[in-house]
Amino acid sequence: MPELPEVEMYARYFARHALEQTITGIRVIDPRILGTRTLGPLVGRSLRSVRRHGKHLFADAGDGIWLRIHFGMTGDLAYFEDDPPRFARVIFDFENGAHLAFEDMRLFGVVDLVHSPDDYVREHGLGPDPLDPRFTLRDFRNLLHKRRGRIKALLLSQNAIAGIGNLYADEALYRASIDPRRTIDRMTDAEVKALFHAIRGVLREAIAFKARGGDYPGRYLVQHREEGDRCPRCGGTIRRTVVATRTTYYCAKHQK
DNA sequence: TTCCATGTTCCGCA
DNA sequence: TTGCGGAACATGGA
Repeated sequence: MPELPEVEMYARYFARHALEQTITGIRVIDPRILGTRTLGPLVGRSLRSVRRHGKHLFADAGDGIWLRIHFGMTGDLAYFEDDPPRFARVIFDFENGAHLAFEDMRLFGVVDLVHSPDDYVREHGLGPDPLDPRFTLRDFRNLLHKRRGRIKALLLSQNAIAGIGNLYADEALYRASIDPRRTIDRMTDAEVKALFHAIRGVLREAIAFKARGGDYPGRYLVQHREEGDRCPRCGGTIRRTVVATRTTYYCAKHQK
């Protein structure tokens, strides 16, 4: 379930359980989860801090060694003392006897080492993180300038903005009252502004109630992802369609 | 058994 | 060059 808010939760979880402890061993249960490098250099080191950019988590092991985790579609973290979780793919052993598992049923995730988060972001052309305070409405406007195609496709493009996935793209467009199929060149400046604030609002709120351990409020579209459901905001009909090859839900009445 | 899934990448085509 | 549709990856749940 990992989009930006979920990865933010993982980053906090990682910070609570995995920092400032010497890694005494690493068990790669399924090597298909590895990226370009093996994880050996981490043994004997400890991780001192965690960062997130979009859907990527980075942990600093010092000397230009950073752990990078991407959660794919079903990635998750589990700190445990006894039995590892069913789909554990990599297990980090700590000197206190506890362990951290990266679990990932569908194996779309990646556990890798990189030299620096900034270099990684640059080399892979990742767009700005929408919750970065340096990301402004002006940046968002520039991003849309002279781009074609559907607005939802742009929101999903990690090279444009990093961190938004299928659920939050729908959620932000729903809040901004914009039809996901709308092309970028037909958006007004007021709509661009509304969408910018909707993106940040939705992501921030999602982090807040996840941190509280709660669920999405009923006014969120995500609670109504079913063809024919009622829009909690205007009473319109929720429709299902496909945009950018992804299942898309929207309110046929107030999203234009 | 069939369809679907909160992600990413690659390929061919327009 | 940009964008899009489709396929592939791997696996379980409804």
